[in-house]
Amino acid sequence: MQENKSNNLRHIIAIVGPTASGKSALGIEVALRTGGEIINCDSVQVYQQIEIATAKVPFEERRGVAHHLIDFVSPIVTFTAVDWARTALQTIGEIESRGHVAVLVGGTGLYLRALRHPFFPSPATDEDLRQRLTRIRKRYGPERLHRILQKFDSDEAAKLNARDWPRVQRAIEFYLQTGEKISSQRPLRPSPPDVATRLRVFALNPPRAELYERINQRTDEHFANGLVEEVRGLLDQGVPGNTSALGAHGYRRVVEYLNGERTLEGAIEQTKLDVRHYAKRQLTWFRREAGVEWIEGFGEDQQVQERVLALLH
RNA sequence: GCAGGGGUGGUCGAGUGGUUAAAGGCACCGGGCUGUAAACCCGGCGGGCUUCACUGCCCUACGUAGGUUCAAAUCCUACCCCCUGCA
Repeated sequence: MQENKSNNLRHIIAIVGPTASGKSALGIEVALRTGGEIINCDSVQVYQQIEIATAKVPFEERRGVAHHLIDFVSPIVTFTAVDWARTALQTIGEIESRGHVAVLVGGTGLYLRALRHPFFPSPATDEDLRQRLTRIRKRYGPERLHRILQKFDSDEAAKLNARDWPRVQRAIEFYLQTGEKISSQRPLRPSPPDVATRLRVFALNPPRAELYERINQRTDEHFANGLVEEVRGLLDQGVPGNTSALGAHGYRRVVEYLNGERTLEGAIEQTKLDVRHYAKRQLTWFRREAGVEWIEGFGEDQQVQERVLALLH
């Protein structure tokens, strides 16, 4: 609606908050009014071929605003926070070279943090190694991995709960791949890129009860719109049921249903729970994220949109 | 109508005289999180007061009303409601 204002160029806008809080609607409005382009900051929307339960904004509803880092990764690979940060940084540069404002939209707190506070250097995941460790975990339990880590990096093992297998596993992988203890590498974080200092982070905080109600309804809609068929199609195509993409909310429980591990009713109810729990964790995450400007309400609300726009001027 | 089973905290569900504000699960609330993050982990959870804290105290609570007992969610009596079998 408005021409770019040069003073906006100094800012990179981020719109975060719990799932179903209206981030996308707010993001599009802000992008329209500031001459912005959107960069997706959601760990699931990056994947192609998963659609119904991802809340990706359909092309027709983007109101002409360019969207990046959405729908561009094969669902059989695992896209990581570092992958995202690297790609996002590059995309921000491209957007700004066009004289536009970058608007980050999404609820994956770790991704945003990976951009603001780059992680210490580390080799890419070794999938074979990860599979081997996964096999150990499934056969002997997560405590077994923890005991292994104790031998390699007792400092790290002491800090981690024995059942916190993703971190334990990661620490073992790091040691086996580099010969270094992850605990000793932590302090070696690169300094933040300059975009980090130009970031304005707005977090939506809608009324909790209404948010939960929306999540429940949205989940029912996803199933009514053919989520089960979508998952069945992906599995038939040969997408493994244990990929990151199919671990997303909705997909995960449907895979279990199709494997005969739960009823359809159970899958729906469990999905609602998963998503509500997730929304809560997102709120917790952003609460302690530095420099966040909290906005009460849902992102579709015009008054909320005006409030954010006003803060930008 | 008769026989049998049952009514417990937001919910499911243990508990059959004291060590029970009542196991455990779930919901809900809070916290953590550095290359799988829509992942994963930890804590709280009847109310009020007290201590910096370890703690301590009071009130309310196991369908309802009454009773037995030093002491009851647990035993007895009556009533209400639910389920199953017989008719």
